[in-house]
Amino acid sequence: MKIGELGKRTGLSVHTIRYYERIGLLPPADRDASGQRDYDGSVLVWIGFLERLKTTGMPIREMLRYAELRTKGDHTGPERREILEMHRDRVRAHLADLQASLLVLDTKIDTYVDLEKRTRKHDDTRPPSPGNRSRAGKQTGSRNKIGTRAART
Amino acid sequence: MKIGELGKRTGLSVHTIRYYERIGLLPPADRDASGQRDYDGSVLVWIGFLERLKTTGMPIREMLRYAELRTKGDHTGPERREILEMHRDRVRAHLADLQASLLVLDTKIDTYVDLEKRTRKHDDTRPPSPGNRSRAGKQTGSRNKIGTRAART
DNA sequence: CTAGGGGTTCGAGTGTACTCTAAGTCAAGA
DNA sequence: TCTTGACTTAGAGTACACTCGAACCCCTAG
Repeated sequence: MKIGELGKRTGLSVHTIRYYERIGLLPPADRDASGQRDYDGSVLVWIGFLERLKTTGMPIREMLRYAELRTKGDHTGPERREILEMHRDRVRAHLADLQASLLVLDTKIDTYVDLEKRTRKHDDTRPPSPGNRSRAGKQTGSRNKIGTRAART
Repeated sequence: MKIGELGKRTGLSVHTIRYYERIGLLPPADRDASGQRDYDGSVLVWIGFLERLKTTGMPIREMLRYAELRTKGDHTGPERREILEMHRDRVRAHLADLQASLLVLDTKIDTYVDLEKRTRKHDDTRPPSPGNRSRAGKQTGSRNKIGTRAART
């Protein structure tokens, strides 16, 4: 597989792929007769894993450390596991943070919805809410009852 | 409250606070007799909300849009609600992504753990795992049974 | 044989969100 | 009075993760 093909399959630009190789995130690619990079399928798995690490917010420096250990062989397993465990804990914390923030958002949105309802009550000549075409449908009424009263920030 | 005090209370540096004011995230602060910024408590609520938006990954440009609407008065409520709803949907999607990635991490960690177990079986002179002092304790055995077999990336 | 579409390298440029420096003003305590 | 420390501004610098440009090489189809 040439670099362009790999780019298409992974969604990375060829620039990014070469950049990853340059900094050491990807192992130096095999070359074909004319010196061009020639990838085999296994790199797809590795890139997929890197993308997981990226979406979970691992900085490149830490991915590099992991990649470096990987090339050093099986005996680095325990240290790699440690990196992943530390990262997992961070991800779990961030997840909890996001969930809490989601509640805040829901509550605030409900405040706005209530406000609009009340406004329409005092002015029923107004058409049934221009901004209310249910967007992506799901869980529109999701008020996670906790306080329901958001501070008027 | 002076800017230094506000910094201490919010965890923002005074640089950052002035930066936020400069770009419009914070309303122009009231000034005391000698022209220094003098905040009242309400700004704490607003900054708290901004921090929620930030942890959930809202870019500053969008926060700016929201802040701008806020200063324009109550009639901008519906548009503010729309911004928050769109953002909420993105956060929900990101959350799902994180959760999936967490499973991958757990699975991979388990692979390493299994590997180490097997290694110790073949070499029981080795002390009971140097990297195994249970870090922060919680959920150490959390294998989210799905495949249990991670690809050897 | 030539145009097009790949490939190569090195190094510079971009966007985001701060983060800090420089040079100065001002108020209160020793 | 002098020092200390907090404040002011404009603007430069930083870290991260790409992203692109320039200048070049090489293979294949028309």
